[in-house]
Amino acid sequence: MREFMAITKALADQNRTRILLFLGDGELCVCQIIEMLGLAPSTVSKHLTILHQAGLLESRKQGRWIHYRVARDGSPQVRNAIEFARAGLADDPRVAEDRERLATVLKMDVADLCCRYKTQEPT
Amino acid sequence: MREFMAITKALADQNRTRILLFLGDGELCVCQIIEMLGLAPSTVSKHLTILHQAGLLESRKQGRWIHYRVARDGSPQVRNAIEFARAGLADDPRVAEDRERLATVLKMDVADLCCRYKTQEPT
DNA sequence: CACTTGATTCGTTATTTGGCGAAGTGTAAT
DNA sequence: ATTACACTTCGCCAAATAACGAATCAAGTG
Repeated sequence: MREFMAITKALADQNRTRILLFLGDGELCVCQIIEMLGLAPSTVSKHLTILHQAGLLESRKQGRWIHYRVARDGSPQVRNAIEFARAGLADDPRVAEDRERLATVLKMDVADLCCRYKTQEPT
Repeated sequence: MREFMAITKALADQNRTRILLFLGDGELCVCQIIEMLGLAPSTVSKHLTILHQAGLLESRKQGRWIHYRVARDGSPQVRNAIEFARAGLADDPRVAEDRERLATVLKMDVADLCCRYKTQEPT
């Protein structure tokens, strides 16, 4: 029950579900996820922590960067949850939008991204 | 996305998930669900409304009683969610406890239940 | 009709949650 | 070593949420 509630609570936020979906089978560093969501770094970090603690994400530290990806060796509950989210939102317009936007973000220089989230762009 | 979020938010509460599971394939009136959860009628009513609006439950009015059951003709998302919850908690001790308790509640006279939830039992 | 009664809605309260910015951590570069 | 930087933690605030009791609604019953 503990695990199930952690998972459903993790999924019960739109931004967290978006993260899970646009990660797909790839890997993104935190600054790229920040760029995708357009939220404050601290907020995104918290979301990532919640997803990670629920077992939905795994992380990899590489120098100063931390890369997140969807958990590959998750428990049955975790795997079911991921499948449930993917199936339910496969055709969602918001998710499609994120997929497109991801292509753009991936083309950006990571260094630019990381700098950008500190110095507020003038819009 | 709307529907998905409604479902995950509905599942993101332990009491609501319990309702979904101990309903099983049967039907219970609100006073029985109140007895199962041991919460105030108004609270339970709200939980039922949330589950119903998410499409997870259907209701049937019979005289003064309202019977709830798990939605049979739900959308794909709804069906997946129900399956996800059932699979994830099939072996959960809390759920097993509820299943046992349900047997007791089903043996009670419904009229007694409905009276009881107003006049706080001395235990 | 008045009365009871099962269930919901309303109003309030306490807790949780999502968001931000500032401060802290740890790692690379200078 | 000092600085820069990627990320997290902390402290705070506003909004959402779970809980309750009181009031209300709806449907039998006397």
